[in-house]
Amino acid sequence: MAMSFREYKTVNYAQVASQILQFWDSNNIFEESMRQREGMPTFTFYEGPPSANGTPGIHHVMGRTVKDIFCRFKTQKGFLVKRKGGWDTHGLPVELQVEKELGITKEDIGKKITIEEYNKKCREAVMRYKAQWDELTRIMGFWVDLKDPYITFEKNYIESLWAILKKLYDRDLLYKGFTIQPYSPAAGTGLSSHELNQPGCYRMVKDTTVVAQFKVKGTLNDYFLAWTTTPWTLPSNTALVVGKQIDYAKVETHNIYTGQPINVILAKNTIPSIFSADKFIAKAEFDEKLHNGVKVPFTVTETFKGEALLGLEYEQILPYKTPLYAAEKAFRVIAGDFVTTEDGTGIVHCAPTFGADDFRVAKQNGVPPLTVLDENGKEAPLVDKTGRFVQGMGEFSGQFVKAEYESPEAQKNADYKATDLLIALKLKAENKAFKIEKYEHNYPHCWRTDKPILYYPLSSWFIKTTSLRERMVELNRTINWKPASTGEGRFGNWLENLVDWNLSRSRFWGTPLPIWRDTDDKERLCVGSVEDLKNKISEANASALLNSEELAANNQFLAMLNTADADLHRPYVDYVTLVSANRQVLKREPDLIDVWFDSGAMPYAQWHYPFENQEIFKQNFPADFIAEGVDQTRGWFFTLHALAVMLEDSVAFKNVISNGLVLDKKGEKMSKRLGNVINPFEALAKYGADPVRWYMVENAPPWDNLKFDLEGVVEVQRKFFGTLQNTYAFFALYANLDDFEIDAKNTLPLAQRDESDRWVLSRMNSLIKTVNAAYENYDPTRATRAINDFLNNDLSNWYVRQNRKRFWKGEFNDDKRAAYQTLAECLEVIVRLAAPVAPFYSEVIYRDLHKASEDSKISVHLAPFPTANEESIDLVLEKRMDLAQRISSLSHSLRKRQKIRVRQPLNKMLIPAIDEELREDVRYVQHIICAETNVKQIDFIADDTDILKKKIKPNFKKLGQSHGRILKEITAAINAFTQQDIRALEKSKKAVLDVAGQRIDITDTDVEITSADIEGWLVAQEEGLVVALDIHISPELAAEGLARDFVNRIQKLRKDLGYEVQDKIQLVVDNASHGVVQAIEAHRAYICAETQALLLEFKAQLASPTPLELEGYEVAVQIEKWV
RNA sequence: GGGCUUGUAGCUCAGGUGGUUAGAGCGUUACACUGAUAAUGUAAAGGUCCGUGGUUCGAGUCCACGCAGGCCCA
Repeated sequence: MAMSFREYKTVNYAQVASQILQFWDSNNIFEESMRQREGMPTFTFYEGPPSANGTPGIHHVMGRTVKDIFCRFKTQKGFLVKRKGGWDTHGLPVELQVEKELGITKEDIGKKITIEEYNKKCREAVMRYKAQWDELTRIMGFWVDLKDPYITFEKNYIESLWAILKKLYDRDLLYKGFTIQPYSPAAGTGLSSHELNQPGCYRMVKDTTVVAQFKVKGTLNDYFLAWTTTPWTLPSNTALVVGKQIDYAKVETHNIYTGQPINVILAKNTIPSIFSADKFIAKAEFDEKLHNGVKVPFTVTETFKGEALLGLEYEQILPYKTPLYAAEKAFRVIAGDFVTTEDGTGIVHCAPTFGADDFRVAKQNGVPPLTVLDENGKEAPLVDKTGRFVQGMGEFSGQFVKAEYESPEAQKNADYKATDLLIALKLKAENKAFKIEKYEHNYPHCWRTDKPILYYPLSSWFIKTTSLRERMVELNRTINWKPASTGEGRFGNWLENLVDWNLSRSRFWGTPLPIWRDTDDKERLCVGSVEDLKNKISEANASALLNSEELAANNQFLAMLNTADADLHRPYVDYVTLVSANRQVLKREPDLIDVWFDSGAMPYAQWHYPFENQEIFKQNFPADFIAEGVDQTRGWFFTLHALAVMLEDSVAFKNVISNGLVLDKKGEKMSKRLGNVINPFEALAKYGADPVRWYMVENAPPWDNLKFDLEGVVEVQRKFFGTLQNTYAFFALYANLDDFEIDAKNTLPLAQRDESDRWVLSRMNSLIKTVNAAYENYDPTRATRAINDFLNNDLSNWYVRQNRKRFWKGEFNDDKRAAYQTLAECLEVIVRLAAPVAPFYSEVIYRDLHKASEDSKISVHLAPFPTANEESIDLVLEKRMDLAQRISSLSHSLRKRQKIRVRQPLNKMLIPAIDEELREDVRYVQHIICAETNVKQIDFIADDTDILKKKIKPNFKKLGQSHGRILKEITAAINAFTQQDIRALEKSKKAVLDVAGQRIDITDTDVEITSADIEGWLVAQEEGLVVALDIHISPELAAEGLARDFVNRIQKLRKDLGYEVQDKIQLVVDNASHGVVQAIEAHRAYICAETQALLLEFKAQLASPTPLELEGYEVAVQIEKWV
């Protein structure tokens, strides 16, 4: 006997997944899927490396599902898809985590703990959760090579980075500059713009703001007004900036705090907001009695363009320090293009050491910054790197400039006042504060310490990305972005406004910048490989310029390089001393490089290119596909693109999905604070990977934010997977009874299958086209929705329901075989289409359909993606079946209205046949309609019968084009048509309307005529389709209905008694009810056939009666198994 | 403040190029079906298509200005 199709009642999706995982593992299916495609064209996917120093979240399941889908799809399509995993290992998060655990700060490194120890800790911490990540990756079914991943801290990886840096250096794309950068004193580090892009960095904060008065030199009481949200920068002020073309005014008023008379200068437009109505009133409206002591009068005495102010000098506002150089150029009015009158006063306070714009405009105008010499004799700003004012700043010496940098205890002290406030109060007392206010604004915060950042002068290395901006923009246009708007808008705009890439980080755990320089920073040298470094060390050692310590250190480093533990990180690389061509001793630049460079260079470094794997690199560059969160737009997406354009003059990826956020079901961000975080392991364990994956993809396109609701996963489980399971189980049940075998050689040709077979196969082939196109277009949501629609609507709810009897009734003949084959074919296609999204359960069904033994390597993931057979697509048939469905639905709704149960047969249905085509279409599917609606026959009524009432509607599209202006009137005229008018129009194909005295000729194509009603009949109609039902129930029909009810009850009894499908029975019915007896007698044969009763008899007394209730009749039966 | 994006039924979402009755699933209610039964079907209720203007004979759809949410950037 042939092996059976596996049958099972319930499915535990999580359990199924773990069984399949085991199957994959023990049979190396993943490896096999690549091995079988060796030599085929490659489809390249780049894995954006996650950082394993934290635990993965549910959004990682989302991102990785998207990645997995297209890799699996392309594998099915016959491509060789290598997927090298990777780990991002450097960067601030790791450092901060380690510092937190050790209870140290950046300042302690090198003091309480050596860099060596510190980096060792980082190296340990960074892979701490790798096991969890691997496990999540495994159980969610993401196929990626975790055995041989790239790891950014490895020597070979770093060496590739050095090679790239050297290449850029040699092309003059790497330069050292000095800029104002976001700097986090709490973290002791500069922050890249990528880091400031971290979600949540910009936050609304309330700061003390001051409109400060800068006294114009040589005047009695004239002041410039400038607004600042950072009063702590006022001691560093060296200039005021105005817009040349902006209108300014001089206003006569009093200082509201000191009452002193003053003249202030500010932009005209800003007067209403600066002289706010709560404190000020125009002098003309000033009423001594009313306003004295309440409001201060003001009056404009002069107006002029900003240009007139240029060069004017003013008195330094907080003269703690004077500029180190060019002091005579300081404290004057200069022009800047960034000045607006949107807020503030139209005069911008300029502190060159603490603002990027300030720095630039001061430099352009020769205005010096306010700097001092630090303890090392180096030029430094008035605030040190810990965020404190330097010494010699009077009462502010050593004060933190932001309250947040203070210890929590100090901040809580009742007497504690923030520096901003203290400065405001000082200015107030000195008649230098025009207005002090709390102001709420968005201010960037350090993404890890949560404390506000400072804009601070730092020297650093830059990549001259701006020099290739045009090319980057150009190449970006060739990338297929999903969604397109991210590529054009967010990414495109970013490229248009590109600034140079700040590469330096003053940290410890990261890729060291391979640049050495002499103490004067005049001679530099960039190392491009380990070999290069070794050679240069040897040269240095031979130069006789190094002292014994340096020599020893060099030799120690060389020795280390030759061991298995060779490490290019700090501090070892810092010990290396080189010598320049001009015989200058060189020390390494202490900077590390931005971690985004690490990940952006992965296309090269993951293969240790250019040192190894040249061929593999060529085959896998650029990527065909990448996918990451939309937050990576200016992170990984950018660094990949920038490096590819600079190094290869190419895009780095051809297709990219930037997926959205995973929010909670209310649309709020998941956060530990809100307690709405979904644990991915729990979700996968409870619901199974497939339902979770399917839900995430089907519910919303990946690039939209997903409102993740576990209820939705349950729905998917029931709706999609449940239906799939039921449909398969139905098939397996009967196929096993008939020993049906799926045999490709023995497939019945289409012509030998019936309409419903051909219909569902037509739909199935259309589905293949739709799904294939959706995947090819990187739109998995469309694909899943289409598969689900087909499975539920076409296959399960229509095909299977319609054809149930073919599966269990009668001989195992060709018709039955056709039904089995058709259903099996549909199931197989569904799982092959669904496999990329639901890799586990598709595998189960696929293997069950193929009766795969446990250790056979039969896998849906090794099977090719289905191809549509155009010849099977029969749109006429699809149209006809659609008609059958609509007619059935209308018929059901009529029964419903009349409360006639479907089991009650009815004699006939009446359908107006507007044309022969409709008549033919209905005739073709009438047996289906009759079976579905339990109606014996369908009659047509002629189109010209009087009892057929018609409806007429203007063809708006057509009439709108020809008579747009009077369409309203025409509509009214057409709506007023009588039945006679409609008939006349149908007959002559034209009509004349009288609209507003105008004669309008219309033809039958200008209107749509549909039947609406049949006089004397109960009708239902929709979209011009009308169905009438003969609801007269004759005694014969009633008896038939009763017989069917009887069968129904017996079947239920059989089931309740636990009889097998094929069991035969004998039936005894009590003869008390004449009506029932008559009905049963009349349909004896039918009843016996349906219930498989070999005996049916009537008796007055039953030994063990079971009472039944039948449409108002009480009847008792006795049922027994026939033995 | 700027860029991008979203707003359609209680919830999640569909709605080529503008055409007069705006759809689906879930949920709710009612009914039915019953050899797929821990399954299934039918129907009903449920909408100022975010608002206001505009273009048009006609706007969920096009335009402008707002409002609200999201992401990113200043």
